[in-house]
Amino acid sequence: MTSTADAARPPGRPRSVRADEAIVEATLDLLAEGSTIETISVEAIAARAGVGKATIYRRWPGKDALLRDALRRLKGDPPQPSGGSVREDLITLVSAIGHNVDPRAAQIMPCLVPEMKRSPEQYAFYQSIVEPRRAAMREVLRRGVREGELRADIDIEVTMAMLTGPMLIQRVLNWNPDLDEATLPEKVVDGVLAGIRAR
Amino acid sequence: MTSTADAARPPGRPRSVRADEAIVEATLDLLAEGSTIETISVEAIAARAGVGKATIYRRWPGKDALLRDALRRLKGDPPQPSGGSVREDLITLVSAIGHNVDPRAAQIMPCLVPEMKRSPEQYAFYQSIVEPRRAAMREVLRRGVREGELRADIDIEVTMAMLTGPMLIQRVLNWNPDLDEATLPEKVVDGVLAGIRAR
DNA sequence: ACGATACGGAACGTATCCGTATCGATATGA
DNA sequence: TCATATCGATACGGATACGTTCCGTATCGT
Repeated sequence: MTSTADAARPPGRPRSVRADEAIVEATLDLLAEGSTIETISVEAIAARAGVGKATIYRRWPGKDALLRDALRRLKGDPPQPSGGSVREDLITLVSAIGHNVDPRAAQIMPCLVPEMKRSPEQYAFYQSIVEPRRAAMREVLRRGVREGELRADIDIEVTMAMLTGPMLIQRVLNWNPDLDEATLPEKVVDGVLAGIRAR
Repeated sequence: MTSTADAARPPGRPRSVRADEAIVEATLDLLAEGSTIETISVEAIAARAGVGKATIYRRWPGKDALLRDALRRLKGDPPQPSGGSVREDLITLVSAIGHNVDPRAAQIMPCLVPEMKRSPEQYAFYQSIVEPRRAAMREVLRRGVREGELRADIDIEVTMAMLTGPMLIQRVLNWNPDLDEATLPEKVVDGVLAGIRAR
């Protein structure tokens, strides 16, 4: 028993960690540059990574498995609200929408939209990214209600959609070319807080 | 002069109107069933339409032109607000978001999202569909301000995003599985009208 | 040093698609 | 009747991608 646990290291040359990294990075780069999940090719990935195709097929059984693993890398931690006023926390959370840690995510996420519609796994993947962020926002809203800063009769889930939707369609769909993304979070939060009805 | 205008009918067998229709319908069907713009094939379209490939190439110079024409069919007229109260009109408009005349549009539109990000033509196509609907909502909001039902200091464009965003992310992205799409329009409109701040 | 395994690179066979060409059959006008 | 152009079907060449399999080389444990 020379090794800790049963990590019997197999003989021969160990697999290059550098190749592992390069393959995944190349995949994400290509996706961010405009390839879609269906048009991206293993050959392009290999070429971009400076790696032989065989090296890829030694690690993954096929393109789908590789893409699944690569996309999993994009999942960052949900942002932590500072815990100041409810308004400040909401602005923090809303600003983070579609503004991921990995800048490539902003380009890649829209590519997953069509996929989601038909693949339950892709939808589950999407939800696994979105849910933690929803949870953070939900907590801030509940705190606001608890401390009396927000009304008690609001629908939390609908309110989250009201805060998230505008940012998401603007950042993902470029919905309205005339909107300024930089100031949108603050305007949306204040808009939702105040309402638009005359009084 | 036997013909009205200069419609000199060419000799030979006239083109089948039935084939015209079948080709476009087959294209939209395939897109709605999961094909993306890039993976759909002329051969699949021809097979589905019960048509020879040559029949397609006799009408369109290539796949792109066919897709453009087919997608243009999905563009319905923007909904006409009834002209009642601002609240009622907004609910009408918000309910119509992502709720197109052709039910296939709901499946097809998300497919265009990735395309939009890189193709200026696709983005222009998307805007040509969205802008009339935005214009209708803008008009309702301006009317509300004019008639004193809405505050005069609201940002019209941001308000439109607040009304549109929640419906769009729910209908297109299935953003939150717990939200009820049927009642969402009314809740969003009332939420935006009233605001959530305690007072 | 030696065996074992990985490496990058290249080629291969299969499959699919595009756009074009060709076929016999069919429908229209002269 | 006859020329003409379309019909659906099929085949083709060129291109691309997949997944596999071979090189010759590099790097590990023993």
